[in-house]
Amino acid sequence: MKAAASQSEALSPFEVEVIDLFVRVASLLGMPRSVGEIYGLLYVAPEPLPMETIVGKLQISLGSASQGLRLLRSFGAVKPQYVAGQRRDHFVAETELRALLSGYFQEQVYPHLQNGTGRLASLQRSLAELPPAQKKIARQRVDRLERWHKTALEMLPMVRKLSEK
Amino acid sequence: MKAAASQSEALSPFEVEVIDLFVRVASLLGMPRSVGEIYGLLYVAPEPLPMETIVGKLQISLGSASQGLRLLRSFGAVKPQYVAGQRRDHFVAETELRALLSGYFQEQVYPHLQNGTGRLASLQRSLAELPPAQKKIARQRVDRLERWHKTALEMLPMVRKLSEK
DNA sequence: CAATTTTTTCATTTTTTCTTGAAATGAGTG
DNA sequence: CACTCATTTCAAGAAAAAATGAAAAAATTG
Repeated sequence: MKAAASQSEALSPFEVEVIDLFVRVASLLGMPRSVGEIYGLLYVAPEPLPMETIVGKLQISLGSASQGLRLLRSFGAVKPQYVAGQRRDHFVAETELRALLSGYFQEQVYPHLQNGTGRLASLQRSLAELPPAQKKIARQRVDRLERWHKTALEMLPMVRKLSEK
Repeated sequence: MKAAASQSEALSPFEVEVIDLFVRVASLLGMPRSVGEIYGLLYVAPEPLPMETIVGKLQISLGSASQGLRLLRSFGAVKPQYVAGQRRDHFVAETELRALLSGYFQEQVYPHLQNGTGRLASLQRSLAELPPAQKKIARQRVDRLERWHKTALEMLPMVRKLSEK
């Protein structure tokens, strides 16, 4: 094993364990492994880390790090933080459950529900084209979808509240 | 285009639209496309469908259909239904939101939370091995993870309640 | 209970998704 | 404002996930 220069310092077993946990959470949420790794590393880190350290410790490419950080920033799971006397931006993990959930729903869930509104409208139009024999049952199905959609929209603020603790 | 024999009858635009919607929901939940297709087809269908029809209408392989149905049954999104005078099992979609969410959490979410309990215990052990200088901050991190875990466990029954409507 | 039909399983192939690495862009500094 | 260092972008390659198809198992029926 060479090139110890670029990897800052190896991860401790403790860090590995925490990172592994977040890798699994990421895959549960349908996010790339690297995203879990990055968040996990920042979560255990006692201080803000620059991208170079992330790349070095996790042994991932600059490209992955850049993309992963962008995604994490997009829903507020990671924040850039100014560090005095340092040229590069450093990053910290957001650890407030409420903020994490809220950002995640806002950016990853809500757009789909929004999209659902359009789809339901389109379904109503397709419904009108249907031969009368099928119309009745089809309408029941669409009605149910609309109730689900409504419920989902109502649930968002409630989930946010739940994590207020 | 040949082999019209096996595909029962083509999907109507309305059906296609509903199926497409469920395909997206499936991918949102990290499930294979085919699972969304199958559920979607059963959701629009006015009556229970045998596997052969599912395979024919969706143009998927028997293997996919069998595996997809198994997954869907595993969390109660689809139920086998006896149809008089028919040899094969037929399937219907569960359409109660409450039942769907409950089954999904029970089978797909809860096991991970359960697993989390073990991981946290393991983390506590790794923590003990840490050099004193790092121990304090590491303990804070683990403590926070435990609070998250606790909150998540508390949320399950509440989510179930939400969908009671 | 043998023959037939249906379903499941699983190795292989196909498709999709993720990661990489290098070039382009952007930012900071002397 | 030119030079250096840092970040982003994106095409190509690698890895992971899903679908297929055929063989095995299970169930049904005459």
